[in-house]
Amino acid sequence: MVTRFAPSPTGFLHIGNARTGLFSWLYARHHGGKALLRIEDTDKARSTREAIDVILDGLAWLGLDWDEQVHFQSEFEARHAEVAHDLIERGAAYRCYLTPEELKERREKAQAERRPFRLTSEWRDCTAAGPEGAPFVVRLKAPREGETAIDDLVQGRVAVANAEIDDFVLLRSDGSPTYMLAVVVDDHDMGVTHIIRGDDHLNNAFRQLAIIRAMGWPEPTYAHIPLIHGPDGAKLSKRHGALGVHDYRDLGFLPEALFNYLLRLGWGHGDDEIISREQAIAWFDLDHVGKSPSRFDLKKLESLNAHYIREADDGRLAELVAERLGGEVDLDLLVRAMPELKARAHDLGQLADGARFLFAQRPLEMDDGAAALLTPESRALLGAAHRALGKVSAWEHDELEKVVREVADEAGVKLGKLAQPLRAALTGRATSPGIFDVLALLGQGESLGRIADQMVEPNE
RNA sequence: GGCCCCAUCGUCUAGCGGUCCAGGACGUCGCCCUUUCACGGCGAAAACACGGGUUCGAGUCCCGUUGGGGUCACCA
Repeated sequence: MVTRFAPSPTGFLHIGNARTGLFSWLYARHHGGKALLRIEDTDKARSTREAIDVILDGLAWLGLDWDEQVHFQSEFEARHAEVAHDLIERGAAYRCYLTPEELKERREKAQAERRPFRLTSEWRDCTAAGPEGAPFVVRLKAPREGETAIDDLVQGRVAVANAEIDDFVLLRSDGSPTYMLAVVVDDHDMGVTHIIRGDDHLNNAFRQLAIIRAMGWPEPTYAHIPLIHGPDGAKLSKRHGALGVHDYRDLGFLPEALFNYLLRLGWGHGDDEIISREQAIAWFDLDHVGKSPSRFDLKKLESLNAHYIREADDGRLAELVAERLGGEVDLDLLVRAMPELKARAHDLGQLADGARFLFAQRPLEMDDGAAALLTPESRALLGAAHRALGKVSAWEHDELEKVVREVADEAGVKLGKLAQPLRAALTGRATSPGIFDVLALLGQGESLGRIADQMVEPNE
Protein backbone atom coordinates (compact mmCIF):
# COMPACT_ATOMS: atom_id res chain seq x y z
CA MET A 1 0.00 0.00 0.00
CA VAL A 2 1.64 3.19 -1.17
CA THR A 3 0.30 6.75 -1.06
CA ARG A 4 1.84 9.88 -2.37
CA PHE A 5 1.56 13.58 -1.79
CA ALA A 6 2.47 15.62 -4.85
CA PRO A 7 2.54 19.37 -4.25
CA SER A 8 3.91 21.82 -6.76
CA PRO A 9 6.24 24.52 -5.50
CA THR A 10 4.20 27.68 -5.74
CA GLY A 11 6.05 29.65 -3.11
CA PHE A 12 3.97 28.51 -0.18
CA LEU A 13 2.29 25.43 1.23
CA HIS A 14 -1.43 25.97 0.84
CA ILE A 15 -3.41 24.99 3.88
CA GLY A 16 -5.73 22.90 1.72
CA ASN A 17 -2.84 21.05 0.17
CA ALA A 18 -1.39 20.50 3.59
CA ARG A 19 -4.57 18.76 4.62
CA THR A 20 -4.46 16.57 1.55
CA GLY A 21 -0.88 15.73 2.44
CA LEU A 22 -1.94 14.99 6.00
CA PHE A 23 -4.70 12.62 4.89
CA SER A 24 -2.42 10.87 2.48
CA TRP A 25 0.25 10.51 5.15
CA LEU A 26 -2.22 9.31 7.76
CA TYR A 27 -3.73 6.74 5.45
CA ALA A 28 -0.34 5.22 4.78
CA ARG A 29 0.70 5.30 8.43
CA HIS A 30 -2.59 3.80 9.52
CA HIS A 31 -2.25 0.90 7.12
CA GLY A 32 1.44 0.48 7.66
CA GLY A 33 2.15 1.33 4.04
CA LYS A 34 4.50 3.81 2.47
CA ALA A 35 3.91 7.55 2.33
CA LEU A 36 5.79 9.11 -0.56
CA LEU A 37 6.45 12.73 -1.38
CA ARG A 38 6.94 13.95 -4.91
CA ILE A 39 7.56 17.56 -5.77
CA GLU A 40 5.87 18.50 -9.04
CA ASP A 41 8.57 20.81 -10.24
CA THR A 42 8.03 20.66 -13.98
CA ASP A 43 7.27 24.36 -14.10
CA LYS A 44 10.89 25.51 -14.09
CA ALA A 45 10.13 29.17 -13.56
CA ARG A 46 8.32 28.63 -10.29
CA SER A 47 10.27 25.70 -8.99
CA THR A 48 13.06 27.51 -7.23
CA ARG A 49 15.05 26.02 -4.43
CA GLU A 50 13.31 28.40 -2.03
CA ALA A 51 9.85 27.42 -3.21
CA ILE A 52 10.70 23.78 -2.70
CA ASP A 53 12.13 24.41 0.76
CA VAL A 54 8.97 26.18 1.80
CA ILE A 55 7.02 23.01 1.16
CA LEU A 56 9.56 20.77 2.83
CA ASP A 57 9.72 23.06 5.86
CA GLY A 58 5.99 23.29 6.18
CA LEU A 59 5.53 19.55 6.08
CA ALA A 60 8.33 18.97 8.54
CA TRP A 61 6.85 21.57 10.87
CA LEU A 62 3.57 19.69 10.83
CA GLY A 63 5.49 16.55 11.65
CA LEU A 64 4.86 14.72 8.41
CA ASP A 65 7.74 12.50 7.39
CA TRP A 66 8.09 10.55 4.18
CA ASP A 67 9.37 7.21 3.10
CA GLU A 68 12.17 6.84 0.56
CA GLN A 69 13.87 9.99 -0.64
CA VAL A 70 11.89 12.99 -1.81
CA HIS A 71 11.11 12.51 -5.50
CA PHE A 72 11.21 15.28 -8.06
CA GLN A 73 9.08 15.06 -11.14
CA SER A 74 11.63 16.90 -13.23
CA GLU A 75 13.99 13.97 -12.89
CA PHE A 76 11.66 11.74 -14.84
CA GLU A 77 11.14 13.81 -17.97
CA ALA A 78 12.95 11.41 -20.27
CA ARG A 79 10.76 8.62 -18.98
CA HIS A 80 7.62 10.64 -19.68
CA ALA A 81 8.60 11.16 -23.30
CA GLU A 82 9.46 7.49 -23.58
CA VAL A 83 5.98 6.51 -22.47
CA ALA A 84 4.43 8.99 -24.88
CA HIS A 85 6.28 7.40 -27.78
CA ASP A 86 5.39 3.97 -26.52
CA LEU A 87 1.77 5.10 -26.64
CA ILE A 88 2.17 6.24 -30.26
CA GLU A 89 3.60 2.87 -31.20
CA ARG A 90 0.73 1.11 -29.54
CA GLY A 91 -1.63 3.22 -31.62
CA ALA A 92 -2.99 4.83 -28.46
CA ALA A 93 -1.61 8.29 -29.17
CA TYR A 94 -0.83 10.37 -32.23
CA ARG A 95 1.06 13.38 -33.47
CA CYS A 96 -1.25 16.32 -33.92
CA TYR A 97 -0.15 19.18 -36.14
CA LEU A 98 -2.99 21.52 -35.34
CA THR A 99 -1.58 24.94 -34.53
CA PRO A 100 -2.52 26.89 -31.41
CA GLU A 101 -4.25 29.37 -33.68
CA GLU A 102 -6.39 26.70 -35.28
CA LEU A 103 -7.30 25.37 -31.88
CA LYS A 104 -8.25 28.78 -30.62
CA GLU A 105 -10.38 29.38 -33.69
CA ARG A 106 -12.33 26.17 -33.21
CA ARG A 107 -12.79 26.82 -29.56
CA GLU A 108 -14.16 30.26 -30.18
CA LYS A 109 -16.44 29.01 -32.91
CA ALA A 110 -17.87 26.41 -30.57
CA GLN A 111 -18.35 29.01 -27.92
CA ALA A 112 -20.07 31.38 -30.34
CA GLU A 113 -22.47 28.61 -31.29
CA ARG A 114 -22.92 27.90 -27.60
CA ARG A 115 -22.08 24.25 -27.83
CA PRO A 116 -19.43 22.48 -25.76
CA PHE A 117 -16.05 22.28 -27.38
CA ARG A 118 -14.75 18.79 -28.00
CA LEU A 119 -11.67 18.62 -30.10
CA THR A 120 -11.75 16.23 -33.00
CA SER A 121 -8.37 16.37 -34.58
CA GLU A 122 -8.11 15.22 -38.16
CA TRP A 123 -4.71 13.85 -37.25
CA ARG A 124 -6.18 11.29 -34.91
CA ASP A 125 -6.66 8.67 -37.58
CA CYS A 126 -4.34 10.09 -40.19
CA THR A 127 -1.85 7.56 -41.44
CA ALA A 128 0.10 9.99 -43.61
CA ALA A 129 3.13 11.75 -42.21
CA GLY A 130 2.67 15.30 -41.04
CA PRO A 131 4.08 18.37 -42.74
CA GLU A 132 7.85 18.22 -42.95
CA GLY A 133 9.51 19.84 -39.94
CA ALA A 134 6.27 21.30 -38.61
CA PRO A 135 5.79 21.40 -34.84
CA PHE A 136 3.35 18.90 -33.33
CA VAL A 137 2.02 17.79 -30.00
CA VAL A 138 1.32 14.22 -28.99
CA ARG A 139 -2.28 13.59 -28.06
CA LEU A 140 -3.90 10.60 -26.45
CA LYS A 141 -6.39 8.72 -28.61
CA ALA A 142 -9.04 8.82 -25.94
CA PRO A 143 -11.87 6.31 -26.11
CA ARG A 144 -15.05 7.74 -27.61
CA GLU A 145 -17.62 5.09 -26.90
CA GLY A 146 -18.96 3.93 -23.59
CA GLU A 147 -18.08 5.34 -20.22
CA THR A 148 -15.30 5.32 -17.71
CA ALA A 149 -16.04 4.76 -14.04
CA ILE A 150 -13.95 4.90 -10.93
CA ASP A 151 -14.74 3.56 -7.49
CA ASP A 152 -13.57 6.43 -5.41
CA LEU A 153 -12.94 5.74 -1.74
CA VAL A 154 -14.52 9.06 -0.81
CA GLN A 155 -16.85 9.91 -3.68
CA GLY A 156 -18.14 6.44 -4.36
CA ARG A 157 -18.70 5.27 -7.92
CA VAL A 158 -18.42 8.10 -10.40
CA ALA A 159 -18.92 7.53 -14.09
CA VAL A 160 -18.45 9.81 -17.02
CA ALA A 161 -19.25 9.29 -20.70
CA ASN A 162 -16.11 8.83 -22.75
CA ALA A 163 -17.49 11.31 -25.25
CA GLU A 164 -16.71 13.92 -22.58
CA ILE A 165 -13.05 13.13 -22.62
CA ASP A 166 -11.11 14.74 -25.42
CA ASP A 167 -7.77 13.94 -26.92
CA PHE A 168 -5.70 15.88 -24.45
CA VAL A 169 -2.04 16.68 -24.92
CA LEU A 170 0.61 14.30 -23.62
CA LEU A 171 3.72 15.95 -25.01
CA ARG A 172 3.96 19.62 -25.88
CA SER A 173 5.43 20.83 -29.14
CA ASP A 174 8.74 21.39 -27.38
CA GLY A 175 8.74 17.75 -26.35
CA SER A 176 8.05 18.39 -22.67
CA PRO A 177 5.44 16.25 -20.91
CA THR A 178 2.20 17.67 -19.60
CA TYR A 179 1.08 17.21 -16.05
CA MET A 180 -1.52 14.67 -17.14
CA LEU A 181 1.11 12.34 -18.57
CA ALA A 182 3.71 12.99 -15.91
CA VAL A 183 1.56 12.13 -12.88
CA VAL A 184 0.39 8.90 -14.39
CA VAL A 185 3.87 7.77 -15.29
CA ASP A 186 5.36 8.82 -11.96
CA ASP A 187 2.60 7.27 -9.89
CA HIS A 188 3.03 4.04 -11.78
CA ASP A 189 6.81 4.02 -11.57
CA MET A 190 6.72 4.85 -7.88
CA GLY A 191 4.33 2.01 -7.25
CA VAL A 192 1.59 4.25 -5.90
CA THR A 193 -1.53 2.24 -5.12
CA HIS A 194 -3.71 4.89 -3.47
CA ILE A 195 -4.05 8.35 -4.92
CA ILE A 196 -5.45 10.71 -2.31
CA ARG A 197 -5.84 14.26 -3.59
CA GLY A 198 -8.19 17.23 -3.81
CA ASP A 199 -11.43 16.67 -5.66
CA ASP A 200 -10.50 19.39 -8.12
CA HIS A 201 -8.67 16.46 -9.71
CA LEU A 202 -11.70 14.21 -9.94
CA ASN A 203 -12.24 15.00 -13.61
CA ASN A 204 -8.59 14.33 -14.32
CA ALA A 205 -8.91 10.81 -12.99
CA PHE A 206 -10.85 9.76 -16.06
CA ARG A 207 -8.23 11.14 -18.40
CA GLN A 208 -5.44 9.58 -16.42
CA LEU A 209 -7.20 6.28 -16.37
CA ALA A 210 -7.29 6.38 -20.16
CA ILE A 211 -3.50 6.56 -20.24
CA ILE A 212 -3.16 3.84 -17.63
CA ARG A 213 -5.42 1.51 -19.57
CA ALA A 214 -3.66 2.24 -22.83
CA MET A 215 -0.43 1.22 -21.15
CA GLY A 216 -2.01 -1.79 -19.52
CA TRP A 217 -0.85 -0.70 -16.10
CA PRO A 218 -2.55 -1.63 -12.84
CA GLU A 219 -5.22 0.88 -11.89
CA PRO A 220 -4.71 2.76 -8.64
CA THR A 221 -7.43 3.35 -6.08
CA TYR A 222 -8.58 6.94 -5.93
CA ALA A 223 -9.81 9.05 -3.06
CA HIS A 224 -10.83 12.59 -3.95
CA ILE A 225 -11.15 14.81 -0.94
CA PRO A 226 -13.43 17.86 -1.02
CA LEU A 227 -11.67 21.19 -0.97
CA ILE A 228 -11.50 23.63 1.90
CA HIS A 229 -13.58 26.75 1.43
CA GLY A 230 -13.42 30.15 3.01
CA PRO A 231 -15.94 31.28 5.65
CA ASP A 232 -18.17 32.57 2.83
CA GLY A 233 -18.29 29.22 1.07
CA ALA A 234 -16.13 30.21 -1.86
CA LYS A 235 -12.90 28.51 -2.69
CA LEU A 236 -10.23 29.45 -0.16
CA SER A 237 -8.20 32.31 -1.59
CA LYS A 238 -6.01 35.23 -0.64
CA ARG A 239 -8.90 37.48 0.21
CA HIS A 240 -9.81 35.10 3.04
CA GLY A 241 -6.57 35.94 4.76
CA ALA A 242 -3.76 33.59 5.63
CA LEU A 243 -3.41 30.70 3.21
CA GLY A 244 -0.04 29.15 3.82
CA VAL A 245 1.03 26.83 6.58
CA HIS A 246 3.87 29.23 7.33
CA ASP A 247 1.42 32.06 7.83
CA TYR A 248 -0.21 30.13 10.63
CA ARG A 249 3.12 29.34 12.18
CA ASP A 250 4.00 33.04 12.09
CA LEU A 251 0.61 33.93 13.50
CA GLY A 252 1.54 31.93 16.57
CA PHE A 253 -0.16 28.60 16.05
CA LEU A 254 1.38 25.40 17.33
CA PRO A 255 1.85 22.65 14.75
CA GLU A 256 -0.15 20.17 16.80
CA ALA A 257 -3.08 22.60 16.82
CA LEU A 258 -3.05 22.97 13.04
CA PHE A 259 -2.61 19.22 12.69
CA ASN A 260 -5.63 18.57 14.87
CA TYR A 261 -7.69 21.25 13.17
CA LEU A 262 -6.91 20.09 9.65
CA LEU A 263 -7.60 16.51 10.65
CA ARG A 264 -11.07 17.37 11.93
CA LEU A 265 -11.87 19.45 8.88
CA GLY A 266 -13.72 17.05 6.66
CA TRP A 267 -13.18 14.04 8.85
CA GLY A 268 -14.62 12.97 12.16
CA HIS A 269 -14.31 10.20 14.68
CA GLY A 270 -17.46 10.20 16.76
CA ASP A 271 -17.48 13.04 19.25
CA ASP A 272 -13.72 13.25 19.52
CA GLU A 273 -12.28 16.73 19.14
CA ILE A 274 -8.85 16.66 20.71
CA ILE A 275 -6.92 14.05 18.81
CA SER A 276 -3.25 13.30 19.18
CA ARG A 277 -0.98 12.26 16.37
CA GLU A 278 -0.96 8.68 17.64
CA GLN A 279 -4.73 8.53 17.89
CA ALA A 280 -5.02 10.04 14.45
CA ILE A 281 -2.88 7.29 13.00
CA ALA A 282 -4.85 4.66 14.85
CA TRP A 283 -8.24 6.06 13.86
CA PHE A 284 -7.88 7.61 10.45
CA ASP A 285 -9.81 6.13 7.59
CA LEU A 286 -11.32 7.32 4.35
CA ASP A 287 -14.93 6.26 4.88
CA HIS A 288 -15.43 8.99 7.42
CA VAL A 289 -14.20 11.72 5.13
CA GLY A 290 -17.17 13.90 4.24
CA LYS A 291 -18.15 14.46 0.64
CA SER A 292 -19.01 18.11 0.94
CA PRO A 293 -16.50 20.95 1.12
CA SER A 294 -15.88 22.36 4.57
CA ARG A 295 -15.34 25.96 5.56
CA PHE A 296 -12.29 27.20 7.32
CA ASP A 297 -13.09 28.48 10.81
CA LEU A 298 -10.34 30.48 12.44
CA LYS A 299 -12.13 30.58 15.80
CA LYS A 300 -12.07 26.85 16.13
CA LEU A 301 -8.42 26.73 15.18
CA GLU A 302 -7.75 29.34 17.85
CA SER A 303 -9.54 27.42 20.54
CA LEU A 304 -7.61 24.29 19.62
CA ASN A 305 -4.43 26.33 19.73
CA ALA A 306 -5.32 27.67 23.18
CA HIS A 307 -5.80 24.11 24.31
CA TYR A 308 -2.46 22.93 22.98
CA ILE A 309 -0.67 25.94 24.44
CA ARG A 310 -1.99 25.00 27.86
CA GLU A 311 -0.81 21.45 27.29
CA ALA A 312 2.59 22.42 25.97
CA ASP A 313 5.79 22.13 27.90
CA ASP A 314 6.73 25.39 29.65
CA GLY A 315 10.31 25.27 28.51
CA ARG A 316 9.30 24.87 24.89
CA LEU A 317 6.82 27.73 25.14
CA ALA A 318 9.37 29.94 26.86
CA GLU A 319 11.75 29.45 23.96
CA LEU A 320 9.09 30.22 21.38
CA VAL A 321 8.10 33.33 23.29
CA ALA A 322 11.71 34.43 23.71
CA GLU A 323 12.08 34.23 19.93
CA ARG A 324 9.14 36.53 19.51
CA LEU A 325 10.25 38.96 22.18
CA GLY A 326 13.70 39.20 20.64
CA GLY A 327 16.65 40.61 22.52
CA GLU A 328 17.85 39.31 25.85
CA VAL A 329 15.21 37.79 28.03
CA ASP A 330 15.54 35.79 31.18
CA LEU A 331 14.46 32.33 30.01
CA ASP A 332 14.29 31.08 33.56
CA LEU A 333 11.88 33.76 34.60
CA LEU A 334 9.82 33.06 31.49
CA VAL A 335 9.57 29.39 32.35
CA ARG A 336 8.47 30.19 35.89
CA ALA A 337 5.84 32.61 34.63
CA MET A 338 4.55 30.26 31.94
CA PRO A 339 1.93 28.36 33.96
CA GLU A 340 0.19 31.66 34.69
CA LEU A 341 0.78 33.16 31.26
CA LYS A 342 -0.35 30.30 29.09
CA ALA A 343 -3.79 29.98 30.59
CA ARG A 344 -4.78 33.25 28.98
CA ALA A 345 -3.24 33.07 25.52
CA HIS A 346 -4.79 31.76 22.32
CA ASP A 347 -1.65 32.09 20.30
CA LEU A 348 2.06 32.68 20.77
CA GLY A 349 1.69 36.36 19.95
CA GLN A 350 -0.68 36.85 22.85
CA LEU A 351 1.57 34.72 25.01
CA ALA A 352 4.56 36.93 24.22
CA ASP A 353 2.44 39.98 24.76
CA GLY A 354 1.40 38.79 28.17
CA ALA A 355 5.02 38.14 29.10
CA ARG A 356 6.24 41.59 28.13
CA PHE A 357 5.74 43.15 31.57
CA LEU A 358 8.30 40.77 33.02
CA PHE A 359 11.06 42.45 31.07
CA ALA A 360 9.83 46.01 30.90
CA GLN A 361 12.20 48.79 31.99
CA ARG A 362 11.26 51.24 34.74
CA PRO A 363 9.49 53.50 34.77
CA LEU A 364 6.80 51.44 33.04
CA GLU A 365 4.57 52.89 30.39
CA MET A 366 0.93 52.74 31.41
CA ASP A 367 -1.63 51.75 28.80
CA ASP A 368 -5.04 53.44 28.88
CA GLY A 369 -6.64 50.86 31.13
CA ALA A 370 -3.80 51.05 33.62
CA ALA A 371 -3.68 54.83 33.59
CA ALA A 372 -7.37 54.97 34.43
CA LEU A 373 -6.76 52.84 37.50
CA LEU A 374 -4.19 55.22 38.90
CA THR A 375 -6.27 57.86 40.65
CA PRO A 376 -4.94 60.01 43.50
CA GLU A 377 -6.71 57.72 45.98
CA SER A 378 -5.32 54.54 44.52
CA ARG A 379 -1.85 56.03 44.37
CA ALA A 380 -2.10 56.68 48.09
CA LEU A 381 -3.16 53.08 48.57
CA LEU A 382 -0.08 52.05 46.66
CA GLY A 383 1.96 54.04 49.12
CA ALA A 384 0.55 52.02 51.97
CA ALA A 385 1.15 48.79 50.12
CA HIS A 386 4.71 49.82 49.35
CA ARG A 387 5.43 50.37 53.02
CA ALA A 388 3.92 46.99 54.05
CA LEU A 389 5.56 45.11 51.22
CA GLY A 390 8.89 46.62 52.08
CA LYS A 391 8.86 44.73 55.34
CA VAL A 392 8.08 41.31 53.86
CA SER A 393 10.88 38.84 54.45
CA ALA A 394 9.39 35.72 52.83
CA TRP A 395 8.66 36.92 49.28
CA GLU A 396 6.32 34.23 48.11
CA HIS A 397 2.72 33.97 46.93
CA ASP A 398 0.89 33.12 50.17
CA GLU A 399 2.75 35.57 52.32
CA LEU A 400 2.27 38.32 49.76
CA GLU A 401 -1.45 37.61 49.62
CA LYS A 402 -1.68 37.87 53.40
CA VAL A 403 0.15 41.19 53.48
CA VAL A 404 -1.77 42.76 50.62
CA ARG A 405 -5.08 41.71 52.09
CA GLU A 406 -4.09 43.30 55.40
CA VAL A 407 -3.28 46.55 53.68
CA ALA A 408 -6.70 46.55 52.01
CA ASP A 409 -8.39 45.73 55.30
CA GLU A 410 -6.64 48.51 57.17
CA ALA A 411 -7.55 50.99 54.48
CA GLY A 412 -11.11 49.75 54.66
CA VAL A 413 -11.33 48.85 50.96
CA LYS A 414 -12.07 45.68 49.09
CA LEU A 415 -9.12 43.75 47.79
CA GLY A 416 -9.96 44.73 44.24
CA LYS A 417 -9.50 48.40 45.04
CA LEU A 418 -5.89 47.72 45.86
CA ALA A 419 -5.19 44.82 43.54
CA GLN A 420 -6.08 46.72 40.39
CA PRO A 421 -3.81 49.73 41.00
CA LEU A 422 -1.09 47.31 42.01
CA ARG A 423 -1.55 45.49 38.72
CA ALA A 424 -1.32 48.75 36.85
CA ALA A 425 1.86 49.77 38.64
CA LEU A 426 3.48 46.36 38.27
CA THR A 427 2.51 45.52 34.70
CA GLY A 428 1.37 48.75 33.08
CA ARG A 429 -1.90 47.06 32.20
CA ALA A 430 -5.36 46.43 33.52
CA THR A 431 -5.15 42.70 32.94
CA SER A 432 -2.42 40.27 33.91
CA PRO A 433 -1.88 37.03 35.78
CA GLY A 434 -2.91 36.94 39.43
CA ILE A 435 -1.41 39.86 41.28
CA PHE A 436 0.35 37.75 43.92
CA ASP A 437 1.95 35.70 41.19
CA VAL A 438 3.07 38.89 39.49
CA LEU A 439 4.67 40.14 42.71
CA ALA A 440 6.37 36.82 43.32
CA LEU A 441 7.65 36.62 39.75
CA LEU A 442 9.01 40.15 39.69
CA GLY A 443 10.81 39.83 43.01
CA GLN A 444 10.84 42.24 45.90
CA GLY A 445 13.26 44.83 44.58
CA GLU A 446 11.67 45.23 41.18
CA SER A 447 8.15 45.15 42.60
CA LEU A 448 8.88 47.84 45.17
CA GLY A 449 10.55 49.95 42.52
CA ARG A 450 7.61 49.72 40.12
CA ILE A 451 5.16 50.57 42.90
CA ALA A 452 7.27 53.50 44.01
CA ASP A 453 7.18 54.85 40.46
CA GLN A 454 3.40 55.22 40.65
CA MET A 455 2.59 55.82 44.33
CA VAL A 456 2.03 58.87 46.40
CA GLU A 457 3.63 58.92 49.83
CA PRO A 458 0.81 58.54 52.37
CA ASN A 459 2.02 61.27 54.68
CA GLU A 460 2.74 64.01 52.22
C1' G B 1 -23.30 26.75 -20.59
C1' G B 2 -21.62 21.01 -20.86
C1' C B 3 -19.96 17.33 -17.52
C1' C B 4 -19.14 15.82 -12.41
C1' C B 5 -19.84 16.33 -7.09
C1' C B 6 -22.32 18.01 -2.69
C1' A B 7 -26.60 19.44 0.94
C1' U B 8 -27.76 17.95 9.66
C1' C B 9 -27.35 24.04 14.43
C1' G B 10 -23.73 30.44 12.15
C1' U B 11 -19.16 26.85 11.54
C1' C B 12 -16.72 21.76 12.02
C1' U B 13 -19.21 17.40 12.69
C1' A B 14 -22.01 12.47 15.10
C1' G B 15 -25.81 9.81 12.75
C1' C B 16 -24.51 4.33 8.39
C1' G B 17 -34.16 2.57 8.51
C1' G B 18 -36.71 2.34 14.37
C1' U B 19 -32.54 3.54 20.63
C1' C B 20 -33.12 11.15 17.20
C1' C B 21 -39.29 15.70 19.88
C1' A B 22 -31.34 14.71 16.40
C1' G B 23 -25.58 14.14 20.07
C1' G B 24 -20.54 16.67 20.60
C1' A B 25 -17.19 20.85 19.61
C1' C B 26 -16.19 26.09 18.19
C1' G B 27 -18.78 30.58 18.30
C1' U B 28 -22.96 33.35 20.76
C1' C B 29 -25.85 34.44 25.33
C1' G B 30 -26.76 33.75 30.68
C1' C B 31 -25.07 32.09 35.65
C1' C B 32 -21.10 30.35 39.06
C1' C B 33 -15.86 30.81 40.53
C1' U B 34 -12.94 35.48 41.11
C1' U B 35 -8.41 41.14 42.65
C1' U B 36 -8.44 42.01 36.51
C1' C B 37 -8.21 38.95 32.18
C1' A B 38 -8.26 34.16 31.21
C1' C B 39 -8.95 29.06 32.75
C1' G B 40 -12.63 25.95 34.79
C1' G B 41 -17.88 24.55 36.02
C1' C B 42 -23.20 24.82 34.95
C1' G B 43 -27.10 26.20 31.64
C1' A B 44 -29.68 28.38 27.16
C1' A B 45 -30.81 29.64 22.14
C1' A B 46 -29.45 27.18 17.53
C1' A B 47 -29.98 22.29 12.24
C1' C B 48 -32.03 17.25 9.31
C1' A B 49 -32.86 22.97 2.19
C1' C B 50 -37.75 21.98 -0.38
C1' G B 51 -41.23 18.56 -2.91
C1' G B 52 -42.48 13.79 -4.23
C1' G B 53 -41.93 8.63 -3.61
C1' U B 54 -40.22 3.46 -1.25
C1' U B 55 -41.32 1.45 3.72
C1' C B 56 -45.27 -0.58 9.20
C1' G B 57 -41.43 3.30 9.99
C1' A B 58 -36.67 8.13 6.66
C1' G B 59 -31.99 12.81 8.90
C1' U B 60 -30.75 7.88 7.14
C1' C B 61 -32.93 4.66 0.50
C1' C B 62 -34.82 6.60 -4.69
C1' C B 63 -36.39 10.74 -8.00
C1' G B 64 -37.02 15.87 -8.87
C1' U B 65 -36.48 21.17 -7.48
C1' U B 66 -33.55 24.78 -5.36
C1' G B 67 -28.94 26.17 -3.60
C1' G B 68 -23.60 25.53 -3.35
C1' G B 69 -18.98 23.65 -5.31
C1' G B 70 -15.46 21.52 -8.87
C1' U B 71 -13.85 21.14 -13.88
C1' C B 72 -13.74 22.19 -18.99
C1' A B 73 -5.34 24.81 -21.54
C1' C B 74 0.59 22.90 -25.44
C1' C B 75 -1.03 25.18 -15.89
C1' A B 76 -0.29 21.95 -12.35
